[in-house]
Amino acid sequence: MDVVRPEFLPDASASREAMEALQRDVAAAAVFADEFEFDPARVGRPEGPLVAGVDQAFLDDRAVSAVVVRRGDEVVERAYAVTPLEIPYIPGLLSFREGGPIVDALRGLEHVPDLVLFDGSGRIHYREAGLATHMGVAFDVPAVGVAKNLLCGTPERDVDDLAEGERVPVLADGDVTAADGEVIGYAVQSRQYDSGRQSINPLWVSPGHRVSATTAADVVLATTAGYKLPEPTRLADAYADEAKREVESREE
DNA sequence: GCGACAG
DNA sequence: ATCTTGTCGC
Repeated sequence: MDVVRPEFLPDASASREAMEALQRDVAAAAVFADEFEFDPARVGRPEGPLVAGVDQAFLDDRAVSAVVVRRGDEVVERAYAVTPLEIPYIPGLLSFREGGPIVDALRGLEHVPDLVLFDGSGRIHYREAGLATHMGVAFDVPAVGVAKNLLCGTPERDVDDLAEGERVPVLADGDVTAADGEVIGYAVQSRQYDSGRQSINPLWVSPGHRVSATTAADVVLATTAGYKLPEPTRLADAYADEAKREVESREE
């Protein structure tokens, strides 16, 4: 797949101010509403849309970015890229650390995904421009952010012990540029123990680009298969680890 | 100044 | 994210 908006590609050598300014431009170009051709009801189904998962593993000063493209439960294509990391992890600026490696893994992908799931936030971000939003806008592809922890925003209610399949809106607050009370994402309980006192934490799902918050939560649940993480993300996670070990053994 | 903070 | 075996609980 190709980069459609190169002017939005993250530049890790930019100043913090320039990075934040670019994020504001990315957020302004982002569409937090359903704007795609495929039938969302067919996500995860045999003849449904191509859904890709992206995740990273790390090797000292390098990132291994892996992508797995699926149609139904079939893996159609896989790809990965190894890139030197240029900056440390800074909350709110994740796309400048991992965006380059991810772009390398995504560009050149033979199949153009109908939807891409990223490990991190989308609109749940101080400037509404998390990793999923940044990448989604650069490639102009429908994108969803799937995070294991909440970066900012406020859950509408308590999210402890939600039942499997349940969701709770995440509202914009003073830390987010969106208007207070705006639904910027959802806590999504993709998996839960049926009984007992142990509880699984929800995923924090938010629209990246060309997807509404509701649809973002829907597709995550539609692609979840017995594990907490949606299948495309889970497979990309495993593939990133596999690629990492491969690179390690190749260099020893 | 203190606290909060995706991966 | 990552360093890491067994272990307790689903």
